Amino acid sequence: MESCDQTHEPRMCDAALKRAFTFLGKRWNGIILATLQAGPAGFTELRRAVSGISDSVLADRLAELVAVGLVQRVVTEGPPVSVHYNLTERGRALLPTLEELTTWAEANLPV
Amino acid sequence: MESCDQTHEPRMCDAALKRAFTFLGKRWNGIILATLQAGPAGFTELRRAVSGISDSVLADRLAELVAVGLVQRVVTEGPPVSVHYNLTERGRALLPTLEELTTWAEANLPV
DNA sequence: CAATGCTACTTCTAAAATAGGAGTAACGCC
DNA sequence: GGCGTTACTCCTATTTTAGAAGTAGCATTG
Repeated sequence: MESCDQTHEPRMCDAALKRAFTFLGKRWNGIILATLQAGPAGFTELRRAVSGISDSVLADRLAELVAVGLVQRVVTEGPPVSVHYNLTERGRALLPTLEELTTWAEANLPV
Repeated sequence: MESCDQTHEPRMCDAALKRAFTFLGKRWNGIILATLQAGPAGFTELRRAVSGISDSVLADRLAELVAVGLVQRVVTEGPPVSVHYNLTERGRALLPTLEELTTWAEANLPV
């Protein structure tokens, strides 16, 4: 990747911020993470909480968040088998930033 | 809005956070805002800085950010006419959060 | 014990968003 | 006058997202 050439760079390229927006820059991911702040939730519970999301996209997003290690998928063997999703430590570490974002939005984004 | 019913709400719905992710949850918007941190920039300068974005989407995003009042489009009458984009006060107010996000990503997202 | 409902998905198709390139108009440079 | 730059718009192709339907396992109801 030659995109981060420092020899005469006119503007910085925040590699870390770009990584963050790889998933935060997709619809629903931020909301899913914030929803999980309230504790573990199952698929249906999440679908209800994140109103407007479709099953297929929620499944996709959860898989993605699990893949990057922000969310944990926990299966409790039954019967009945139950599945729930949980924030990992890395995921929880993002919560203060999301709260700051909420505060900013309250002050700066009109309803 | 009946989506924020508190009578037996299983999970909160951060209306403000949702508003924030209306545009942050779209590809490029976060990066554009962070790029503008370094000062005003013209269209071509932004396209170069935000590597990977296409002309049509950059134009779209800028119009969106101008519409929500986070970015200002300033035309300097010439000739030659020149255009540059600038963060508004509201947009600048978001920068500390973006920095925190960067710090989080550096610590929590593998390269 | 069959009918219905819930959970946690997957699969399909349609609609929307994004990418990539070409085109345009105004101006500067040589 | 020919070429380059800026700041876009427009068009088409690919990718993403939405929305509905289907599936498999288990529990509840009558």
